[in-house]
Amino acid sequence: MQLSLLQFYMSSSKSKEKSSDEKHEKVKFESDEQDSPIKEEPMQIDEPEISIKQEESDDGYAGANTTASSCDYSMSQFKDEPLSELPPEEDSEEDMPLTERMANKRRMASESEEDIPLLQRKKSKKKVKKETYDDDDDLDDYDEDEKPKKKKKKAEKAKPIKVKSEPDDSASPTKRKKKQEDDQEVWKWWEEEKKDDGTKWSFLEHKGPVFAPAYEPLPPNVRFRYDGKEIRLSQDAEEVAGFYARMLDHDYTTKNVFNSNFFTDWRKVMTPEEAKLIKDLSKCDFKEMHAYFQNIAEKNRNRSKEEKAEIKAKNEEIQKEYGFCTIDGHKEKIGNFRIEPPGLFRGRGEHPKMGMLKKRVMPEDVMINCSKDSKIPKPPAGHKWKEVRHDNTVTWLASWTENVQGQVKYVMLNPSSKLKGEKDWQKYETARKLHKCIDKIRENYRADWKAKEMRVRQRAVALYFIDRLALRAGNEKDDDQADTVGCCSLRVEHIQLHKEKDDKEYVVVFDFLGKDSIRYYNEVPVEKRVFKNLELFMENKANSDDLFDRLNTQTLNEHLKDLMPGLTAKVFRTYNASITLQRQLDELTDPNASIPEKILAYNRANRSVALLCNHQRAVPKGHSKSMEALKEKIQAKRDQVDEAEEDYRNAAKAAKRGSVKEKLACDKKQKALERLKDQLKKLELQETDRDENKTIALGTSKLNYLDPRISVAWCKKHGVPIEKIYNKTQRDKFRWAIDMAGPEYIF
DNA sequence: CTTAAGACTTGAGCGCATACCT
DNA sequence: AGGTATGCGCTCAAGTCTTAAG
Repeated sequence: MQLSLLQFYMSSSKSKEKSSDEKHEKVKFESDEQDSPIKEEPMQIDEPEISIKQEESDDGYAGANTTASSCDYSMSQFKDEPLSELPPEEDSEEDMPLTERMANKRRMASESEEDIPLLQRKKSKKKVKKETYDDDDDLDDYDEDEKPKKKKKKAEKAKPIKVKSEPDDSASPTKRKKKQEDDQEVWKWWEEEKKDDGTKWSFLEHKGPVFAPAYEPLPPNVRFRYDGKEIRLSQDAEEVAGFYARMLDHDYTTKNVFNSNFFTDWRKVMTPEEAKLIKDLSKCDFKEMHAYFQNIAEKNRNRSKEEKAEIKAKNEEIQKEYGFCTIDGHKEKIGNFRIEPPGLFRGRGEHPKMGMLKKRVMPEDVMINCSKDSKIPKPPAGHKWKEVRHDNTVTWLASWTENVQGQVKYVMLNPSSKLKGEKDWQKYETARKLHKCIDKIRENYRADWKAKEMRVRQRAVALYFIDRLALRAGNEKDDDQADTVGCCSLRVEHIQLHKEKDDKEYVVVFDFLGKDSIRYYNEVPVEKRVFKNLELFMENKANSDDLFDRLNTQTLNEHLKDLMPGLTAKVFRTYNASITLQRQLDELTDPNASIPEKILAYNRANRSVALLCNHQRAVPKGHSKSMEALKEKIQAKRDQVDEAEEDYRNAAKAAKRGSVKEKLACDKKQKALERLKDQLKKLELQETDRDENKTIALGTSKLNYLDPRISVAWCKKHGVPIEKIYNKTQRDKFRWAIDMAGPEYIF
């Protein structure tokens, strides 16, 4: 098979000399086909006959591949400790995470208040220093002299909260014969002992990443015009122009920032002559190019069955070859083994860098990570890797630095892998640990609402938001990114205080853009003390000032670490999501209900979590249409039911005094009626489910926040097939949980 | 300390296959 | 059989948090 996709059209390969990193042994590999023409040569099929030049030898990782034997095994952090009883939960409204009740409110808000003005750019962070505070009885004094945002070392030590370590009695995981999915041998790594030295693997071998296909120049009949004049662009300029031409009917191209960023970067790849000529984007005519690409897309869509099959086969071939690695004696799937193709950067929200050119990544940009004694991946013909290192303290197989934001990108394993799974498991164990001390922590931060020190008060209020509203931590962001916030980076303009709103006291209205520029809008009644504190925090501040001016995520997390080892802000999100699911499942599941009803209950529980985490999605296009269709169907079904009922009644009458034959007919009618009723019910369930799901995305919480063992246990307990809850990918990712959790599992 | 780099998780959206409908 | 709504897998941006460097 020809892996022509993998070829490079560029033949220049300059090797960059990288400053040495003492920690890692660095070896440079050169392909032995250095100058071979880059034609139809399948890459990376032979044994790599490579010359290894040891540039530097040090002892940093000597024997790194074989350190497993000496490590200290400790399972404690991963054991299932079924909690015999949940600590009594305060079910006061205040402490309950968001429920359906708020769902409705949120939904209404986002529908009716579509036009709430968006937020202004942030301004300088003025540090306010106050002299006096007109406290009411709720607010005690606090230290006025402390410096803003500076933390006083140990001035006020957090009380560590003891976590009782329970003896481990669940050593034997429930052995369950799982239906053999595909033929893949299953590696039950979760039954093995976990090593807890810093290393992630002992042996790692892979074939290196797959590069984007080479650029194919446009056919000559596709012309580009500038100011009405036809111009033959140089290949580089043409390629970049093509990125833009493809997006012509996209919203992005109506944005100034996008256009000007694109134009600037485009001009950089032009030849001097081109750059001299092309000075105004609005004079560029990409129409033919655009039409050409549309045409190609159209043709691709209409490919014949055979062609499609061929392409699929080819992809599978590549997947088979490059999509797997060998790690510690097991073959595991790689997540993203393809290097990202070049294109125009599409940031989310009002991103200042949108439209910039994302450059083509070359092997010379790519760092490889693998075992020293493994078959080293071979760079494409005529190229070499930037570096090959053997660092088993990290999990990536390859990495490169993306040019727009200067961020490192990684090739890593699939979520079904041990490396990812173990981490995931650990995450939920930390969340469960939090469950054991959440009461103390809540007590703790409530007490801190009265603290003397401003920074402690701010921290306590912020923590309250994070806990109760599942806000993200909110790290500081640079100015060259979209202006979005999380808890610690909230600004005065993002909240509104209402002493009274809609019959409720002390309401805080949140309105800000969070991760991915998704709007967070919520009206929350809070304790009086929180309210008074917020008033205090906002005093004498401008809208663009930080609400929590003496707090940042580092100090918050440091404090949390003192409360419980491993505790960080995001654990609260995981914890509250999972505990909400568990409670909602308990509440909503009727053990006697049918399977579809149980699934609806599950989806509802899932939905309340998605709501808590503000996981939104655009209303699917055609939603209202498909809703109408469904409604019609339901109406039709209702009519049928009515009809059947009538039939049945008549038959029943006849049967009363009739013979056996009539009785039989009556039974038949009854059965038919019941079947119809069932169908109707199913449709109605579907209707509610779909409508409630309109703007809420369940996937993210299911994948990242909900302890899969809760779902697995629920399925086992209620006789719901796991396939109804998790699709194939999800089952792969959560294999450990499916195998491990019995019906009695409690988060 | 303060800032940056690095590593890893979380997130929405998109295109395509496919299951479902007529 | 043909047309389409839906779900899935993928993509890659955008977070969190830790560690290193200045």
